[in-house]
Amino acid sequence: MVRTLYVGNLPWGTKPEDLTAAFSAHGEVISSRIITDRDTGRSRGFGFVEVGDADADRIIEAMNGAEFGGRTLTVNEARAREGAPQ
DNA sequence: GTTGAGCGTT
Repeated sequence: MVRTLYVGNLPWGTKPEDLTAAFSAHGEVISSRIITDRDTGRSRGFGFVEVGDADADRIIEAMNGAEFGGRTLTVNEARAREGAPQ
């Protein structure tokens, strides 16, 4: 099982590997992704991290409000992108 | 070469 986490308030230069490194310290990270602008390709300052279901809660509690790259992260469970609930 | 609340492509 995998849960997707929304990660906001990221520094502009944050890379997916940076998120993986930070989040994997508190639980199992499946994958991570930084959302970039469709036109310019620049970072939008937020991203998503897929984590193990068992660790999702702990990771959110640990990373939400935590400092990352000089900014305070906003971490929460992501909204469903697919119209169908699981 | 910039910006700062938010919820993403196949």
